[in-house]
Amino acid sequence: MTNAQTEEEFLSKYNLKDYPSVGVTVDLSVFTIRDGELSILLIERGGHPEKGKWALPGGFVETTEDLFTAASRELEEEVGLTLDESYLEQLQTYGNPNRDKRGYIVSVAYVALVPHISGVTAGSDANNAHFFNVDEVLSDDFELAFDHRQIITDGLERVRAKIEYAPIAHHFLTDDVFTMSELRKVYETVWGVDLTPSNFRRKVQSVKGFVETVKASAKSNRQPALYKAGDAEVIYPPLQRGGIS
Amino acid sequence: MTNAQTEEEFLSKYNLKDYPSVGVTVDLSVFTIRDGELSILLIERGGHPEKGKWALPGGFVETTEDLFTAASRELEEEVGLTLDESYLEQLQTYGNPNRDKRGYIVSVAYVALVPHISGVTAGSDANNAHFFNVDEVLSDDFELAFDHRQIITDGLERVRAKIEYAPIAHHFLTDDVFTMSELRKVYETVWGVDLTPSNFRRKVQSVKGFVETVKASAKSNRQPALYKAGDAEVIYPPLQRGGIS
DNA sequence: TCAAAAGTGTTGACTCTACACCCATGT
DNA sequence: ACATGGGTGTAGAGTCAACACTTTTGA
Repeated sequence: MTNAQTEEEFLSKYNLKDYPSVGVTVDLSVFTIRDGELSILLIERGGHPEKGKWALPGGFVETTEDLFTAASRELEEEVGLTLDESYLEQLQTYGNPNRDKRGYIVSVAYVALVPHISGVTAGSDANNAHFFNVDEVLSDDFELAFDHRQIITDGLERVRAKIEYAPIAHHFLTDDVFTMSELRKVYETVWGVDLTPSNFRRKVQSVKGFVETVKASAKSNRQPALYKAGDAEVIYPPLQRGGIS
Repeated sequence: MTNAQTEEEFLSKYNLKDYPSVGVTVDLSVFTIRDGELSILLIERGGHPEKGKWALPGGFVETTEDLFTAASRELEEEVGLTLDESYLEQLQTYGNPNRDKRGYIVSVAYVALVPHISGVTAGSDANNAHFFNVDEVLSDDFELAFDHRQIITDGLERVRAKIEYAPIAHHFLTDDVFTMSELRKVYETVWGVDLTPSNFRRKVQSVKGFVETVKASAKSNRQPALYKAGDAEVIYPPLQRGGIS
């Protein structure tokens, strides 16, 4: 218990003026492909609200940093990956007044695509951090903290939709050079479909700037050609979900 | 100046616990079509920060309401339109620490599409409310408050992209029955292109659930056929920006 | 030598654009 | 009657899915 003070001192201390103040967190849906399965990083909550449940990594934004900066800081703290090695974009903001028992806490959700890494560093207020199969996480009997089921559902749909028209799928790959099969398997895993290899390659190569050939194959197979990401910012015309019939 | 109190009372009063508190606003990009021009609602700021500049309508969220609810409340307060008469979706959240001189204030931006209405009710802290041509607003010599130029730019791109694949263009129209020409003119105005009437109609009608015929034309023209929005949630395959070559 | 994976070629179905053309009505 | 705008028909270009086929190497 502290001493008595004037309201003005508190307003200054908490950076309050004439508007209501709320808590703002960033929460990350960190997707990766692990053993051919689309997976997401969850952290077992160690702190009070929702203690013991699995939750998205994240934390409160500091009032000196941009939201994107806060998200990339969390990514580095909780996953140990820098922006160079991953992809990060804002998803949506969630602000139902009942979503957090501590009060009115708004969550700015981000989606990250990262290559699979074995060692995940658990955050300070977390007991445990682990990658889970996404389908498993979204099944009915998997208990998630807060409204994180909704955030994950939205994030998954964003990823599935966005790789259609944005060249970001390669962020799932460990190396920055890759084969056409590796790239195709990313799409097959994320969409949960089979794609015809020949048509996939043709489509990818027909989009200017999607991939660049690094090393041609030794005439053909068993030493497959290597590619790296090109400089295109959009895939046009987009790839199509759905796969073979 | 108030009396001395304990910190706990303040923490309770301001709903603070062990996390930093920030201000959260919702800001609306309200688009309409006025005299064949894509227009956006701006309000001349009457209050302190950025006083006299034009800004997006919006305000602080109350800690008892959902973000979407806050946005629709602002829409009703500042434009006088209900959700039934308009379209509202979350755009993105902006949280640069320097974006507002009052402190760390995060803005959750929404985009609204509304039919053109003549009387716009100015909010309490506003001198003046007015619809402006979007191109004029985004020209270099138009002074906007905060980071609202960026928000408007992002909102405009969202609208231009979204009408390709979501059946929301009809929210720009005053009546809920409309002619094919009226719908086409919405697309032409938003995209700033000319579209071939015949192909546009064929495309629209080929998408199941995009529009329903309300009244067939009196065999053909001068009493054009009337349509209303169908029950489709997406336009697939999407319409294409670009128009005639 | 055979299986597996890379990569090419081809065909039929579908789609889109451009443009010609027809139709009905208000003036 | 004719200009105007709604609406239909169609030919050519392009795209896509499916699938057969060739090539190369590891086992």
